[in-house]
Amino acid sequence: MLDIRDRRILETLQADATVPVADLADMVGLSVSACWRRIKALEEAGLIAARVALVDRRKANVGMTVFVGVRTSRHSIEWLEAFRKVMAEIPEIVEAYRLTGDMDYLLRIVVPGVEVYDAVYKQMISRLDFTDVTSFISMEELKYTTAIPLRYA
Amino acid sequence: MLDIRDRRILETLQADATVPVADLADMVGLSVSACWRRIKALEEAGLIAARVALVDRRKANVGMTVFVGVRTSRHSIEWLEAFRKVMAEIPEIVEAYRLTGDMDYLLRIVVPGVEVYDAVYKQMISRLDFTDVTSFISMEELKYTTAIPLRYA
DNA sequence: TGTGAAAACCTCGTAGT
DNA sequence: ACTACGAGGTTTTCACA
Repeated sequence: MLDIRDRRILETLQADATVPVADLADMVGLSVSACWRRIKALEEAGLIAARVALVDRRKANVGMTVFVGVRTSRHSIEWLEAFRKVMAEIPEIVEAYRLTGDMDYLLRIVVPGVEVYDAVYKQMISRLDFTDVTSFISMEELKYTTAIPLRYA
Repeated sequence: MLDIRDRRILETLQADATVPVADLADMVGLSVSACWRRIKALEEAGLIAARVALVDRRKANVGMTVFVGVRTSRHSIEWLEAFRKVMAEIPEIVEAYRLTGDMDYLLRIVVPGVEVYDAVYKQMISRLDFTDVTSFISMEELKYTTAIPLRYA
């Protein structure tokens, strides 16, 4: 169970990592150094994994999101490793999960439009065997956040 | 088309937003002030949407990811607005998309385990009408990145 | 924990190319 | 539009009480 002040620090930094330690200290009712040490500790502990800049998808011309469900009959470690490699090497693939149920993998892909999606698709099937590929195009992003709930931490 | 140096700045900041402007300037072969002005411009333009801290999911005790496919027969604006509200208010729901095809919506939910997922599920169906809800549990996260491809920007 | 001071960094003006 | 310099303010960082 995380300290309530640590939680509030994390909540704030999840929303905006540019807030100064002094402000954070005020918010949680701590001295600057105490607050700073807590942040350091949270970084050490790996709870804060990174501080990153989020780039606007549309402004970066990758406004289209496609979900791809994938199935394979090749259930070997080698295949998995090859798959992993392809995932890592294609930057348009931003998320990839191995699932339970009849869909083996689910990918989230961001592209400028269908033409590029097609190119990514072709690249994937040229490098890996799939028995089935189903794509779902996103019409609207209703929610996307990097902030995870902290009430269980 | 984005300048190659802007692209490299963004690429770097997408990976780590803590690198000092001076280092960034070295990397892209610019003076500190020129580099700083570019970053400012990228922020103004909204290309850099935010700088946030990423919290480790497992360490925050939300190691389980569930995808939920949802269908409804209620295709009214009111329903959409209600849906949107529920999405916004449940922090365990970190992503939500409206899709083409036979699945209407796809949600990504992070929870500590099945019990909490069940609670979230119940909360959802108590507040909204669905004709169908299918959940896929993630066994493994093969890739998750907030860094989007910049080659089209 | 808190105080405080040094170091690092950001921010931006100015001048020169 | 970029370089180079630099002042001034803010923020981080940490030694020590």
